[in-house]
Amino acid sequence: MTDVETTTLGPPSVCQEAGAENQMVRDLLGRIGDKWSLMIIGALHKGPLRFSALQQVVGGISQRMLTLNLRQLQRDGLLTRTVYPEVPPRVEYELTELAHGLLAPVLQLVNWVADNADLVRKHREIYDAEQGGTA
Amino acid sequence: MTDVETTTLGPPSVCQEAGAENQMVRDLLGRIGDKWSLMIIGALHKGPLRFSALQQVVGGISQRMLTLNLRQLQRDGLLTRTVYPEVPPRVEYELTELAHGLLAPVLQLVNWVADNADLVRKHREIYDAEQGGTA
DNA sequence: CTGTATCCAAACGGATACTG
DNA sequence: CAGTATCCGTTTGGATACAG
Repeated sequence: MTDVETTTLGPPSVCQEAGAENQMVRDLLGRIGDKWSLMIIGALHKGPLRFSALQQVVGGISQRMLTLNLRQLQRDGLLTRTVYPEVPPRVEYELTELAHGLLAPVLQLVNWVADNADLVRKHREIYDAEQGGTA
Repeated sequence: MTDVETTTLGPPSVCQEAGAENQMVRDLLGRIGDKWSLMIIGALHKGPLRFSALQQVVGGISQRMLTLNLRQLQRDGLLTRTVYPEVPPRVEYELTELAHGLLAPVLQLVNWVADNADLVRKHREIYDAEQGGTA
């Protein structure tokens, strides 16, 4: 057991305020916290990638969803879209400075999930077993 | 400039494996990265909260969604549900040890969103304006 | 207070076909 | 290559009513 008071996160941003400000936060969290958005941001952490490469790295995302998500992120100012006027069209996506502040937590989150996926799977089995045969 | 074409991700955990393992990661990311899950975890960072309190702190979530999300998180082993056999039923939810590793990135993420919500809103306005009047 | 169950509309999201 | 448009099944999620 440790502290039950102030934690390591100083900013009073996550307090129990429930105003219009919080509405925006909820909305944004729904967009950025989105499954695909997290993976896209994670995939671009090293540098720019083109459309097809992005689709491969993310894995399992349809063309449609990738396009839609990229547009949203671009609109939110989190990534730039650069079109190279070449014969075979080439488009590269890159994180903006704004997105870089987001990079650390997102990467940690993705890594945590990757590291603990198996453990979570175990917990699910236990939970499901308890619901079915015990209790 | 180094080679950046169709390369894979560097980090140990976010490999390019497109197998069942990565499928699980995507799935989990979709659940934990969920709008409500992030807010619930963020809301519980200080300590246990009961159902109604949780609903207030999160704000804007329906009873149904709160219940469903709590069950999911419980199933994943991220929080515990304690029922106090009192006359007016009281149920408290608390993060597990497992969830604590998730706490840092989630809190950072939520705080980033809260801090930059306004900036993102501005980017959206700019983007929308460009689509309508320029190009 | 803390849920569960049902109804139902809206959004999500894949598959496919087509374009520049 | 990098999209856009459409169809259409699946899922999400609020509202409401009811129960322990």
